Amino acid sequence: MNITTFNVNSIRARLERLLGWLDDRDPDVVCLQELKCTEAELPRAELEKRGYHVAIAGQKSWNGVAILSKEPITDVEIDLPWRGDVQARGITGVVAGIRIVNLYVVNGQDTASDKYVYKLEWLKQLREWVAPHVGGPLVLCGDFNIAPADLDVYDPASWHEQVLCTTAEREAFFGLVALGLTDSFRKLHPARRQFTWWDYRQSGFEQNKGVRIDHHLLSAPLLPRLVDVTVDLTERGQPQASDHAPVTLHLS
DNA sequence: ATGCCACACCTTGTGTGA
Repeated sequence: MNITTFNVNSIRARLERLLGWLDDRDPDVVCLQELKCTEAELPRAELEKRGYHVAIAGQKSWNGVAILSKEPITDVEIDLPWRGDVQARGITGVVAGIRIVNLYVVNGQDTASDKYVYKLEWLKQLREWVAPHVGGPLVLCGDFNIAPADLDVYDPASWHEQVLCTTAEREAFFGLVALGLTDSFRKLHPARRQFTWWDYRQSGFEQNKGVRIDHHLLSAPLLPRLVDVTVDLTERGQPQASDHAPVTLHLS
């Protein structure tokens, strides 16, 4: 079984690319972020035609997350990390006995912004939401907008205490890990400098100036099934690609 | 310090992203 997390940066602007990618890779489960559309605007028929069940938390213009799955999705919730959060940044469902949580964590803009305050609060609430679930098979994945360590950025000096890399954000990330979760990529590849996002500007991808911010955190019951985590650089290198690459967790 | 790029929007510049 494989589970991909993919920030598509607008599903409507990216639809032909996304459908081609689905046709090529035929993934089991795909967690999409930054749909930038409402549920009514989602091209649901194109996805269902390819055999996917679809669960979505949509919103006009911004944010928006969805889970696509070849197997049925049950126990869907969209009111996370808390009921009443007006931004559509989280969705969860159960697929083949695994609880999948798909997140689009707040970016935060810069540390002086109200958005940064909201990011830290959002992460605090997320930790409380996740805590009761870590005893079972759980995959917490998505665009975390956090580079957990200096190994996860191309130029740590220039990123020092910048948003995505601040001490508070990293503490929030490792606070999730401390619940009993594992950063699956880093466990498999402890010293590999592998990015998942590259700036569109100044040929960021061609120069491999990126950051690793898209993650799969696994609960202990799933660790024996961890096989690999792969980053789809081919997709990121295509014309009209998202600025994030798809990242795929492979489970036995 | 700014723009560099890409996206959405009751667009023709502005806000946002990371």
